[in-house]
Amino acid sequence: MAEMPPLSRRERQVMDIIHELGGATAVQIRKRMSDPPTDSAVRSVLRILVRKGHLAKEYDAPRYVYSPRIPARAARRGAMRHVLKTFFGGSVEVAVATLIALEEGSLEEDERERIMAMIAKASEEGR
Amino acid sequence: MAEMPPLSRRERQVMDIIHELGGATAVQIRKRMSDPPTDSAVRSVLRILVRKGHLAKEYDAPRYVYSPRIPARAARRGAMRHVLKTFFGGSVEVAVATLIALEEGSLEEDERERIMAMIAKASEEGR
DNA sequence: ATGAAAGTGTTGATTTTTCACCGTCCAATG
DNA sequence: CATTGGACGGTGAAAAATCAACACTTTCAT
Repeated sequence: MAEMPPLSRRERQVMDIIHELGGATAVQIRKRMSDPPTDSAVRSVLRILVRKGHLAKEYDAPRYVYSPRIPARAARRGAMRHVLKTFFGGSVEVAVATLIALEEGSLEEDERERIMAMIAKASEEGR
Repeated sequence: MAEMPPLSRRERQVMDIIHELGGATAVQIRKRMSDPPTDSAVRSVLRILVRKGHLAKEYDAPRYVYSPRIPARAARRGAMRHVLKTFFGGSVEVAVATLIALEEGSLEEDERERIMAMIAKASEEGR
């Protein structure tokens, strides 16, 4: 289950786009790329990612839809764990601060409340 | 100032290690690698990263110390912004939830309080 | 049913990346 | 001094990644 060899540049770029969309077709992916190579080039990467086991290919409508083999929840956790370790020295506090500061300007009132509630709840369970 | 071409695999691996440590020597970096290539190979990557402008080289003691050209604060924000967009659809709420859940079970009581306070303060300022 | 349009996969060539060999420099040791 | 060992970087070759051309198939509108 280990995804041993880290992804190459293009591979990562494509995976990111797919993660962002949840699932996507070759054309959709290509459109999202800032420096789009040929259509066939994109497909080559896609094929490689499928072979490596990172993507699942499903014949939806009249085309294939590629989606992450790893459930979104796990992918999110993994990604977050990585930046937490790499850029925040493991400090959840600083990480949360940065996250909140990202919300250009203000944090919606209700969102703020939900977050507070969530934290309160989390700390309860953890004891 | 744009760091146009994304980093290659090794380059990213090295950058991550340096970010994690704040700054490091070639030997330190190599030790942290799971699949360490030759010492000179590491130096090659380092040299490339310096040339590309990602790293600064400073002759500390009897050796060179490499450190990120981009201030930690900016790097953190950038990294967080990226995962927020890619894996969380921009939802700060879900991101914070994941972050907190990472702290397996225990979130220190005082840390919890500081986070709560921080959020409260942030939402005040944003209005 | 026919042609155009869209989707796909293969192949092989080009470009990038990755890496180790090797020579230099310097500092500490004997 | 001479020697040894660590740190360093240049170079070119091997390996991997990237990509476009091409050929084939499917879909769809006419």
